[in-house]
Amino acid sequence: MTIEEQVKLLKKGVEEIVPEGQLIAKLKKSAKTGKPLRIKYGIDPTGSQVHIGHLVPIRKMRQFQDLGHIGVIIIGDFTAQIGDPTGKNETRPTLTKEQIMINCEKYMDQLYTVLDKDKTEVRFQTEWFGSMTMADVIKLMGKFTLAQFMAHDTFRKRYESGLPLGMHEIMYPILQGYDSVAIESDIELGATEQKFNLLAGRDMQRYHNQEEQVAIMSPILMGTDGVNKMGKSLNNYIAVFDTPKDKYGKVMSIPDNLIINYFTYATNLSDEEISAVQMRLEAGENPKNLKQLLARELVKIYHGQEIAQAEEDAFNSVFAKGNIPDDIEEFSFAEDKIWVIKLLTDTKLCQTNGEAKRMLKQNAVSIDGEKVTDPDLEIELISEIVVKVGKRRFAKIIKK
RNA sequence: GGAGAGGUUCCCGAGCGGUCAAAGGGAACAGACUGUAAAUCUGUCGGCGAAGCCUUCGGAGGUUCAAAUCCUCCUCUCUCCA
Repeated sequence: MTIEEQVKLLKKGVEEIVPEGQLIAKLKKSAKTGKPLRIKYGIDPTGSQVHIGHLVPIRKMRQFQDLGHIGVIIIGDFTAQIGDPTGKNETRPTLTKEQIMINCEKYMDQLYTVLDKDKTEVRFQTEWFGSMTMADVIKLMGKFTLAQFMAHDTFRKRYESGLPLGMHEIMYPILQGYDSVAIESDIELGATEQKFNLLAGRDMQRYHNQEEQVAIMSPILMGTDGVNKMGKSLNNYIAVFDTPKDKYGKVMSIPDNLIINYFTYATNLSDEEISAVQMRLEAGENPKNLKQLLARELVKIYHGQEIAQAEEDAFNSVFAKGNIPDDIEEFSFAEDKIWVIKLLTDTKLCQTNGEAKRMLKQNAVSIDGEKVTDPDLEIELISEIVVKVGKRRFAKIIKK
């Protein structure tokens, strides 16, 4: 692949490259010397669930790996104790080291669904921060001024609106910046909201007489609600470890205006294929069709073509035709009769008796296709019945 | 160190002795309409099999027949002054 082709590929789905010229120079240099570039991406092992929003830059890293470069994953075991203030309007609770280690292992398992393990280096911040002295830390802090931090929206807004802003939080960019020095990063990947942190890396490298890294920023993937960025706290994410069924279903529930966005950042479709989708949308085709295509593509990446197709068939069967899914959870009971409310809570279809009653009252419960509304009803358990709550909660009850 | 303002149910935010399981909004859930989309309309939104009861308003005590509301101490946050 020529350098021009490489640049075109690497620019795809990227929001901003700072500075772009330097990326080209680095690629050229690497091609000439045969020395692979070191591509940095830092993770914050505060949770163990990786969602497809995290994977936008990770997928970019994979492209670099396919071009022969090295991906370096930094486990932010120090920064995790701070909690990334970026984009947050509140402080985060700190984590114990034990918790971080557990999270980290699970995390990497998920990243390897995308990354090339042989070209991935995993590094812990402890390696370089663990042995630093206070004098070293003060020296690092001295490289920045408070004004620089206050120029940063995140800090300024927090400060101006009277929210607590911990002193340790301003260490976050400093630490992340120094990571780049420690691993001699050529390129750092991250979401656009990371800009400040990524640029801090360039500053740090310059202070340490190192060639500055190039910052490649990916857009922030919207959550399935279409309003907020994808994140765990809002429960609007599609996780790597979600079942294919959940992935398919979650894609189908995104707002229409997100379709192109997801195609661009979460699938492997080429620009040409995406334009084709765009044209079909503009031509007035039912967006549902394109969304199904999207759902299929996305599931395919993680589970393969066959499963993707199977999920689509199941989806159509259940939601378009109103059939009962064939893989619903089964429960067996020994009793001859059971009170509806108890049935609903025992099967976890409802969390509490109150919720069960509410569902009955709201016409949301059906047994073998018949609506049930009477909260005093006793169900006779003869053979096998299927209970449905709302549109998507099912359980099969078997007489023991 | 001094002065002031605060911590309310998932979130924001009213309440300032009983009529408070606690207004309003958001989120969420359910129903109608659909394409498991959006928008809209309707309803629900602490727990317990009902009447009734139990737990909740930063924490611990106290006053009172009665406390989210009053008092004491503690704790956390914000603002202003050193």
